[in-house]
Amino acid sequence: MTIYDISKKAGVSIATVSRVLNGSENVRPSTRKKVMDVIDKYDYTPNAFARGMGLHSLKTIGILCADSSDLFLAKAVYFLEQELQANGYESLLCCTGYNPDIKKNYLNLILSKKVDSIILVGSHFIGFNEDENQYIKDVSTQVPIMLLNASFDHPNVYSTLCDDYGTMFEAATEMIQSGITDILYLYDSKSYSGLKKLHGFCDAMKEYNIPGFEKLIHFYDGNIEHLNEVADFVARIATKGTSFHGIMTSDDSLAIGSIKYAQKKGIRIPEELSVMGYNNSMLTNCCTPELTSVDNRLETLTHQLVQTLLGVLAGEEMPKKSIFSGKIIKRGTTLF
Amino acid sequence: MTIYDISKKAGVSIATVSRVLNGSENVRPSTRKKVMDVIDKYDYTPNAFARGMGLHSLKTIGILCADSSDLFLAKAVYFLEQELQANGYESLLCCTGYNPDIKKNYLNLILSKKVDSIILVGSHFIGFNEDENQYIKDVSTQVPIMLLNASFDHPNVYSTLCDDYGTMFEAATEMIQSGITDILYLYDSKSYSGLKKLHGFCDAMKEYNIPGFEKLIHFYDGNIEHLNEVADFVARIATKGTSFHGIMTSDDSLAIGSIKYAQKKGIRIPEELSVMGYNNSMLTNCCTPELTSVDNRLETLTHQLVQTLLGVLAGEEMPKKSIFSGKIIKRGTTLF
DNA sequence: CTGAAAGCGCTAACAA
DNA sequence: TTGTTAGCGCTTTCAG
Repeated sequence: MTIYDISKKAGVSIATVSRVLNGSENVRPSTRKKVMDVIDKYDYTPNAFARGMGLHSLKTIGILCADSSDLFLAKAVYFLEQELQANGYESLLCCTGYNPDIKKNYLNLILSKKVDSIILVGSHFIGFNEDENQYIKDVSTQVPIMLLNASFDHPNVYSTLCDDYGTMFEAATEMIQSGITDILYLYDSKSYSGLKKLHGFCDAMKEYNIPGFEKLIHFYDGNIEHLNEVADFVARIATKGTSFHGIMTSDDSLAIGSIKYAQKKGIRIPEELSVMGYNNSMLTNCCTPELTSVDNRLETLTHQLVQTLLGVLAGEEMPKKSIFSGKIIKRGTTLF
Repeated sequence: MTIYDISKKAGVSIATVSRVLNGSENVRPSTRKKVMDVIDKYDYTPNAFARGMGLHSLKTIGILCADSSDLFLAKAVYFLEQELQANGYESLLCCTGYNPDIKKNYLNLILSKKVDSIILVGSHFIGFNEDENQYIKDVSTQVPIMLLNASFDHPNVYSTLCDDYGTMFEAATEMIQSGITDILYLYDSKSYSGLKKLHGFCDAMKEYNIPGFEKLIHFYDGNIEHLNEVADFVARIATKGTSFHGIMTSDDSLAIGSIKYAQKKGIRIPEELSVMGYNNSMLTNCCTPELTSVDNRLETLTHQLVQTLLGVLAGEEMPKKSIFSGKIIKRGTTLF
C-alpha cells in the first residue's frame, strides 16, 4: 500500500494525501475525511524510508549504550525512552559493547538512519585523549550529541551528569567522620565517571590525612554480576593481611559481593564493617542489612537531558553542561 | 556527501560506487581502490533511507519488549542483540510499555522501518482471545514474527520458549516431595507464560491431592522492584491466618521479597520456610541464603530463536515452535 | 484548496 | 568491467 494507492482510492492526488498525512491546514475538511477513511480502511502507514529521504526531521533519537543488561544503563535507557516518547520522539537503541572500534562503527551506523540527535549513555564513550574522542567530534558536526553521565567539552556536545566526584567525596567524608578510616575502595570501571568517583574518594582521604589509603584501592576486573566471585576477591585482599573496617564501591554489585564476603567470614555489618554502594539500584534492598548507597538521581538526569535536547533541537540556547549532586541514601550497612 | 559526489571525485559512475559499496565482484581492483580511497577520505556513509527504498533487506531486525529495565527482558534483549550482530544483523529496539494499543502502534511503526523480521520479547504480546492477537496476524503477512517465551499458532509466526508449565510442575513436585505441601504461590503477571507457570503449579498440587491449595495462590499487583512492599504483602497474607511452609513465585523478585518477610519475622530459611524463585536472575545470589530458582535457559532460547530466524529469512523450512525445558538450580532456600 | 512534477540518494536491470 | 537510466514512496515547490 503506497500513497499512490491511497490517492487513487480516495480520488485525489498524492499531494493531497501527503497533506492529510502531515496535518496540513490547506485541505478542505470533507477532502480530509475522504482520505482519512481510505487510510483507516487499509491501515496504511507511510513508508518511513521514502519519508526520510526528504530533508526534515524524522523525530527519532539514537541511543547508544554499552550494555543494555547493566542495571544502571538499562534504567537509564528506560527513562530516556519514556521521556522521549512523551515528547513525540521515537528512539533507536544500539548496544555497542565495550570495544572502541565497534562503538565508532555504531555511531556512524545510527547516524545514517537520520536521527535528529544521538544520546551516549554512560561514560564509556569518552576517552582520555583527544584521539579517542575524535569520532565524537566528527559526528557532532552533523547532529547534537548528548552525553549522559559523562562530560566532554566540544561544540554541539551537551553533557548531563551527576557530580560523581563531589558525591563520592562527600560519601567518603561521611564514612571517615563516622570513625572509619581504613576503607577498602573497590571499583570496576576506569571510565570517565569511574575515575571521578575514585578521585573523589582519594581527595577525601587526603583531606583527612589518612596515611596509606592508596594500598586499599583495588580494581576488580571480573564480571560484577558474579557476586560470589566478588566476595572471593575481597576475601583474597583480606587474606593478604590488609585490614579494613569500611568498604566503598563504585557500584552496588561490588558492595553486595562485599557483604557476601562478610557473611561468609562471620563479620558483622555494620558493627565490624561498614559497606557503601553506588547507584542506589534495586540490589540495595535485596541484602540484609539493606545497603547504604549513593543515588545519582538518574531520573532527574534523564529528564534534564531530554529537556536540553528538545531545546537544542528547537534552536534555543541551552546549557552545555548540567551537573547534579548525588545524594547518600542511608540504610543498614553503615553506622551513620 | 552523496553517491554522486563520490562518483564525481573518483571519476566513475554512481553504479560503480554502488557496486563497491555493496561488495560486488564485478569491479576491477584498481577501480575499487580508487573509489574506496575517496570514500575513506570523505568518511562517506551511504544514506540508509535511500537504500531502504529499494526492495531488498536492510539486514535489520526489530525487537519489541515491554520494559527494557526488567531484569529478564533486559537480558533477553542483550543476548538477542549480540546474537544478531554476530550474524550481520542490526537491531532496532522499541520498549512499548504494557498498554495494548501502544504495543500495536509500535508494531506498525517498527514495521515501517523495513525490518526483515520482528521479535516480540516476552509473553505480554500475546492475548487470550483472537481479537487481541489480530494485530500480530496482520503484521505476520509482511514479515516473519518471532516470539520469545510465548507461543502463538499462526502462519509466519515462530515461537521459541521455555516450557514454563512443565518446569513449574516439576519444581512444585520437588517441593512437595521434600515434605512441604502448604505452599504459598505468588505471581505478578497474567501473561501467557505467567499463567503457564500458575497452571503447572496447580496441576502438581492436584496430582498430589493437596486440599485447599487454591487459597494460597496470590496475585501481586505492585511493582516487583519494591522488595519491601512485596515483604509487606506476604506479611499481610500470613497475618490473615493462612499458614505456609513453602513459597513459590513466578519471579525472583517476589521470592526475594518473601525472604525479606521471613527475615523480618525471624522465620528461618530453609528450616521453617522453603522459598523458590523463577528466572535464575542475578538476584538469586544477592540474598542469604542464596535463592533456589528456575533457570529458563534464556541464552539457549535466544540462540535458538536467532537460528530459526536466520533459517526463515534464508527461505528454509524451520520449526514453528521450539520448546526447551527449564532446570531447577538448587541453592540455600530449599531443603531439597 | 488541489494537482502536476521535480527531486531526495540509492539499487538494479539493461546496454555497451 | 563499466555506464545509463528507470524506479522506490514521499515531500514540496509551483501552477492553477
